[in-house]
Amino acid sequence: MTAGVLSQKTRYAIRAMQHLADNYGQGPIQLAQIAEAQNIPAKFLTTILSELSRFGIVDSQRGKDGGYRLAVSPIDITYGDLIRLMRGSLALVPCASRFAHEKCKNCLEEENCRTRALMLEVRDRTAELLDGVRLSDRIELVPAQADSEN
Amino acid sequence: MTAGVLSQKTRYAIRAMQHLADNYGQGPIQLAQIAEAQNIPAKFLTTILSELSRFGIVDSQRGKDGGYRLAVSPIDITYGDLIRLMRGSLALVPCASRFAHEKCKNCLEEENCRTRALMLEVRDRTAELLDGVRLSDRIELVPAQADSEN
DNA sequence: GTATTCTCAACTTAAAAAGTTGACAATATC
DNA sequence: GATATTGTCAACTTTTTAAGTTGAGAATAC
Repeated sequence: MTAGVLSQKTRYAIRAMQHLADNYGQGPIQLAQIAEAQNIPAKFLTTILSELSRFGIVDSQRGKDGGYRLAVSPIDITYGDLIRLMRGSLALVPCASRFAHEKCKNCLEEENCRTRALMLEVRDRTAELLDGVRLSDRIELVPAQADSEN
Repeated sequence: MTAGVLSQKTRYAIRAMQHLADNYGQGPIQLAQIAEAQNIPAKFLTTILSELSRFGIVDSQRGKDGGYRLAVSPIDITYGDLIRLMRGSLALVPCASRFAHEKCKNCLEEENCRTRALMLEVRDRTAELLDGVRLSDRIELVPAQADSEN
């Protein structure tokens, strides 16, 4: 099994947010509904949505006919935002993070770390891409180009 | 603590390979030497180098004055190769991997997964970058541009 | 006041990562 | 051919992180 960089939790969060985005402006959506539609364990989704709600990116309402809705327009939420929110950084290594910069364990001096220089580059390009796509975007599905390389 | 996508082991592997690259053509380098110079726990490095050796990217020699050396010229090894070798894929999610493609757990159908489309894009750009830099390259260290965003 | 729906800290379980142990195999040297 | 040196490798332990559950509570609606 290949690791996968985005945790299950982050992936759930993204799908939940997409769901809310798709129903933006239509009153609160209940957790159970999202869980079912998005195939997410309901109890776990509880943790995730509460977190998103604490972050202020989602509004919640309790009681009958309560639920969740985006606190901001889906046009103002990028995938980069979501991933940073959930995993703290877009970087491949701690020392290459901008917001959550941290020395890598057991590393040599950052100044002349070749890997770091490269990873900063990767982070920037990734950010550029992920910050350019919004929750409101219908992402164009590439025409399944022969899944050949990489 | 922020996760960091590349495992400690992968980072060690990269540094070990850089070390070998820097000493390419100068006879075998001993494990203990690499461990010390690169600040890697020696016993753990054992595991890593054996693995790299089994992959055929490194040659080993036992006995007195033995050690390790690159099996290929550092110009023929990219960072992409190394990362793929150590972690199986460059992708952020399992379903966006080319070589190690795998369905994401608890996902919806891949065909209309918006996240997937985006992640394929990210993977491609990352690969482009990581496959463009070689172990032989002296990576130009960016002039520490005010570590502001991201 | 009762039913509904979100909240949240504490907990459990499961899995992966990190690192160690120790017996062994190849090579070199004397 | 014995000894010292250096890599090999599977099995194991420990640590950390991820994933998911529990259950008591708080807000709201009717």
